[in-house]
Amino acid sequence: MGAVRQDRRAELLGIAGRLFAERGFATTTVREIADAAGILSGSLYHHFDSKESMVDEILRGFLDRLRAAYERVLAERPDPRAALTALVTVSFESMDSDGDAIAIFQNEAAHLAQFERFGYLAEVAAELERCWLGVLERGQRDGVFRADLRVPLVYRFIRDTVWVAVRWYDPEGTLGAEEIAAQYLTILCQGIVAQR
Amino acid sequence: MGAVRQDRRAELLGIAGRLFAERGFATTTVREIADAAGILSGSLYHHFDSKESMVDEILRGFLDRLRAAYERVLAERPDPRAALTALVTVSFESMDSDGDAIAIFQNEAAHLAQFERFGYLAEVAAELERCWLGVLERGQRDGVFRADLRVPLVYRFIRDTVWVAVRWYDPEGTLGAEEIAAQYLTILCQGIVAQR
Amino acid sequence: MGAVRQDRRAELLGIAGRLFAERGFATTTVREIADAAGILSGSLYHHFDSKESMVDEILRGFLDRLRAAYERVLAERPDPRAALTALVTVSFESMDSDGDAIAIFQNEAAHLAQFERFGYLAEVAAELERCWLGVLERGQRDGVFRADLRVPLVYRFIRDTVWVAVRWYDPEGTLGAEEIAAQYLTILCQGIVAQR
Amino acid sequence: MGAVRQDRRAELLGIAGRLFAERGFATTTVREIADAAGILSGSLYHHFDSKESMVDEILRGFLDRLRAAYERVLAERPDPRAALTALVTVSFESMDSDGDAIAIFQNEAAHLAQFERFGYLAEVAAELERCWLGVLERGQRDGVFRADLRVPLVYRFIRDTVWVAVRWYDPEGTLGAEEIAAQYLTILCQGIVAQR
DNA sequence: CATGAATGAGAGTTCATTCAT
DNA sequence: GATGAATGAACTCTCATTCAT
Repeated sequence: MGAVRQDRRAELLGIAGRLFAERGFATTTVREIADAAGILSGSLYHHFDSKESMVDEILRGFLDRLRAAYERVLAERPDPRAALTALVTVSFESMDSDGDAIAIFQNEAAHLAQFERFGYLAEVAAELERCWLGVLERGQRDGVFRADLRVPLVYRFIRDTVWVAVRWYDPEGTLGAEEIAAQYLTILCQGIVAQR
Repeated sequence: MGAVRQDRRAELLGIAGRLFAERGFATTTVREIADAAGILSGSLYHHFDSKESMVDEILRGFLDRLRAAYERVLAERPDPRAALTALVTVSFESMDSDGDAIAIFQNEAAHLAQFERFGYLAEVAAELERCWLGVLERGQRDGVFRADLRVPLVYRFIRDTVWVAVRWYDPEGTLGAEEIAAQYLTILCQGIVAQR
Repeated sequence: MGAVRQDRRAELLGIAGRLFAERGFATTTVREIADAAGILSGSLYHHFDSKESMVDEILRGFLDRLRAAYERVLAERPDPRAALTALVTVSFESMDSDGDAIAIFQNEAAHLAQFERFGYLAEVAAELERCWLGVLERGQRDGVFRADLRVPLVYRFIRDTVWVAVRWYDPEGTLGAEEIAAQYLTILCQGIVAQR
Repeated sequence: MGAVRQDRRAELLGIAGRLFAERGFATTTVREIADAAGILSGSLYHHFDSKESMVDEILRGFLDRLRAAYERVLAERPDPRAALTALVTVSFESMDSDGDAIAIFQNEAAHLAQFERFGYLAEVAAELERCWLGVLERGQRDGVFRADLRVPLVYRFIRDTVWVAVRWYDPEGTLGAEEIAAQYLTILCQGIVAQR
């Protein structure tokens, strides 16, 4: 039945995702994916149209989940500071479930977005950006966040720090995503300078 | 004379660097570099042994300059907070002169470092890391920086934010590297939460 | 099944061998081999790792067969003159089955042996040389062969004559390998000067 | 004056000849020749039209000398056995002065002769062949050489042995060309089997 | 579903040759 | 005479993809 088929797809996408994340999309060959899956490269085409459609599926899945999570956060936390905390935490935590996709999105999105097929990447990115900007602007208006900071700049700093963390984050390591999020939030909110 | 030759090399490296930064090293073809330079692909080999030797030269130049700048900072600023400020500022400012190299280093170093020829990348990265860690640890010991933060984590946050900024930084834009550094330092040191 | 695959490999190796023998290894292009096989050059790499691995396989096959044949000769003929006759005959006869490989070995071995991968060529050559030298020395000791001849020199003369014959030998021609061997043995043993 | 120019040409041809002999014509690059001569590859074209014209000149010089030597032999020795001895000796001795050219002729003539420019190679080869065949036939007719041998076959055996010797002959070694010729003549005339 | 032979475009690189300086 | 930058064609090899079996 279709369930087995879906499982196989998911399994293959997992393998492909890991390799894309490790070696880059362009640098990973279809043969490497097939090798890792224990089949021949031609056989992959029974499951996917092309190498592109594999990244496509991987990225769509991740972005859908992320968007949903962000929307939930915004719906549940009217308070800007609580919302910011939740966005940061949710983002860091997604490294556990979607680490490969995050890495791929980080490393390849700019390049892929040039092609029509991946035009949605820019759209989703803009959507996600609006979530952050909304929270930051609201916080600034409410006097919760400092007024002397340029919100778009703050957003970029946060986004970069949060997502690039996949490069060194180890899901099996002792330092969990939650703790990393907590430390980052401390810095982000209070700074690293000791209080007098 | 050699000066002309050096100029031509530098010119070609500039073109190659721009393309490597934009499209990635593996994705950029030698023919594209040659096209951009207005010569044929084979002619590049009059100046460089290989595509690899081009990135090599680009990265070595950048890392040498950066290392020297960091050492100068450490030699001139005994005060941890002043040193941190200077390291951050120097790093952001290097985007103006070495933006392409930074982008290449960010995007390709992990991959390239696997090859013997690029083993030095890991070494230099470790050296640079020691600069930051030294400053942060000294600051923490002196009570200048909060004691409840894990220094290696703080280092990674800073490093990621500083270097990934090349992705959106525009050297011709209205927002200068210095101002970006200043804003980031405000966040990093005092946090984004408004003082009561 | 594997048999078909082996057949195809053998077929392609035959084509490659013929061209390598005719035009030389370096001068023969992969495209020429593919053209002669009626496929595209890239398709050859489905069967072989590289052009080098093609010669490798060709030479290994030939040398294995030749070594085995020489060993059989030495095992079956204790008499030096009979052994010499058999070695010469076996060698000439191998032109019928391994003409291309002989030509390649003659023309390329010295060059190829410089590369590590082909180091075995020198070893096998030395092994084959020992077969001939053993027979010649034994014959000289037994008084069957003239004592005033330098055995290493005699060996080289024989070796050169026997193997360079592939350059003009025509497997389809009226003069068979056996007859050529017989004529050469007459000269080699009795000389061309008429007996008084 | 022209003498200096001629000297330089000869010097460059010597270098080219050595490399062609060692590595093969196709495999030797113009740059290698230039490197060995201490100039840049482009500079070679002040002396020679092309790489081809270098081999051309090398081969022509050698073949002219050899033809003259053979004609002198035939003119001076009416006796077939003396003529044969002289041809063999002259040929072996030419390894001292023309070793590289002999090697090139051996290894490349068949290939080069396909091109119009090198059509003369086949002609000269035929001319040289006639010298040997004439002597052998005359000797057979006179009853000096055995009647049961096919002269064209004997010629090929001699030719191959004589010329392929360049592959192992060492002009600086202890074994001189003259002695090699003597040993070969012993075998060729009397055979290697001890007289009862 | 998978195999494996083949495609066809394009990759990095080499090299004989030219030519302005 | 020599330099050195450039040409242009050809080379080996890679790879996403197709398709008959």
